[in-house]
Amino acid sequence: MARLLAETADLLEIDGGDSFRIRSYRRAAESLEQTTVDVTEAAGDTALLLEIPGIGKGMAANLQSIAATGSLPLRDELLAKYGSAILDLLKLPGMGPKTVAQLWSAAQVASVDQLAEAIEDDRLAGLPRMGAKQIEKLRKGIEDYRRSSGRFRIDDAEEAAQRISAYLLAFPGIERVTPAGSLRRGRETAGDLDLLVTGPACQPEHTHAAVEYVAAFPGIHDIIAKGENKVSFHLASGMQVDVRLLPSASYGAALQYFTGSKAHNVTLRQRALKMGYTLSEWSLARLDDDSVIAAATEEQIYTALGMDWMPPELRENLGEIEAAARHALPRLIDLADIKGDVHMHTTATDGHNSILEMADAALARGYRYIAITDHSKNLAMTNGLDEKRALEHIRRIREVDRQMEGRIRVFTGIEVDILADGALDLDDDVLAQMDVVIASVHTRFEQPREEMTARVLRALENPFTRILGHPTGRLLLRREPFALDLGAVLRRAAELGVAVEHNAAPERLDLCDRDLRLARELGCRIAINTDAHDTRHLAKMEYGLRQLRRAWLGPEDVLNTLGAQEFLAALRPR
DNA sequence: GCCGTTTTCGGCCCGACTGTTTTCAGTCG
Repeated sequence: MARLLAETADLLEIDGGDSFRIRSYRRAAESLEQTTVDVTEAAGDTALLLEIPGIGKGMAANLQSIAATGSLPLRDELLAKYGSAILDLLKLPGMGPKTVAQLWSAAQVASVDQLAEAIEDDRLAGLPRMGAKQIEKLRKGIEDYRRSSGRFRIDDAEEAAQRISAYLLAFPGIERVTPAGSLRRGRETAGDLDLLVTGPACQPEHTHAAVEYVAAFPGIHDIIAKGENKVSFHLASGMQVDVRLLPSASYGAALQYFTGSKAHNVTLRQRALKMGYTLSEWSLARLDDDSVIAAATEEQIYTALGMDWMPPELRENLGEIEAAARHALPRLIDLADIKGDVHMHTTATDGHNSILEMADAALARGYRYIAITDHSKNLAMTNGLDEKRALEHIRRIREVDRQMEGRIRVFTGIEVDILADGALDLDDDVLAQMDVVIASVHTRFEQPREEMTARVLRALENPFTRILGHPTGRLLLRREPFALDLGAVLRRAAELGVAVEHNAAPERLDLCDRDLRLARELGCRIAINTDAHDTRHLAKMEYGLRQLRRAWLGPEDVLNTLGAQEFLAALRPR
């Protein structure tokens, strides 16, 4: 539904429609992507739809039309006129709706392929605003589009940020490099990299040398733009990097601005206007006489707007601005709250370290307990444990637990497989001896949504199931999650007191932001684990914690913030 | 097409960079 509305906005823009109407279609699409309301269910209830921000009477009718027929008349009408391939043109860099409209009417171009042909046949020359440079830019844009790479995992973006920062900091007069954008907000992926650079070399009118230095970074594949205080380029990986040079006096305003999100900033600027101010990346200033109110730190800016400073993870315009104005921001979870990691593997199955090595590594991280949860027999490819080996493994884990002499507790555990009918793949009398039982679906095969939901719901009813492992299956299927009614699963898990796992590692992030917000709304307890297969993997906890903060989760929402005894008590079979 | 500490009508965020425009439109974030 969100995609249909967003496409309608694009088509309306090409068609030269009213810009505010276009904006409302776009806002509705973004709102739908973020809402935890089950929109297909709500389609029968207009009042429920109207509760979603940006959805009014007209948009509610549009949604009902989509729910009933699968299509939107306005979009169908525009597609009939322009063809669906015209939307791809908008993805080319430098290509916006005005240019698309011009190419369509003047050169009969309605797709990327047709644009490539038109360039080859030299049919674009002579069109208004279509000089040699513009045409060359389009040609390169088509090449990039055809090898386009989309979004990047947050740990890859972080690695690139560190590499570029090290280079930039070597320049005299560059004092500080701060990643902003979605990297700072802790999103699971980043579309591009925003680096904020400050120091004496970034004073207005004197940025030339620093700009040239940035543009000489050896890893640059091609430069997109280079100006007074901004350099944009691609890395060989396709990742776009935007480097902005700003004076220290504007550091706070710039950091706030470039951290975003866009929706957060728009709402913040509207608030500033109502208070008689205007907010930009340079400063918060009075509208009447341009005098600067705040600029050097984010705290000063938020304070001047009558708000508390807030962690970047919250800045998505999902109520954080109102909460900050009421001085009622939530206390968010952080690494110091986590007392144990309770999902990890050892050499007994597909891990690379021993029980003792895992325990030592966890102790070094300051944890008070861990659980060793190797695979069960159904996962033969991982050398999964059958009943006999599982019992032997328990003895070895208890031995290491004794050996640690209370410096860290090592709990016994197992990651059992949820079979197709919802049963667990180990005998109850073995499960009864485990401290921690994580039940996970490991199928690689498609299963209809109703069957998958029933399968997981049945596993939840098993009294030995205490944690539901990778509940959406993103880990196993790598790309698309299971089709299942996550709302029904989380609701039942909350009722039964079964915790739902969030895999912390960037390559495994299991529940997306919206899933986590839904879990919080339903009162479902989360267990955050790294699912470590070696000792180094334990360090990935911080990535997943940022996801939890994005969903406004505090220590009380998370199972493994409990002390060892309370944790064990919470894990006992029902 | 949405929305309301200014409002049910009249608003709707802000600035940098590019290319070709002799004064600015289009695109982007």
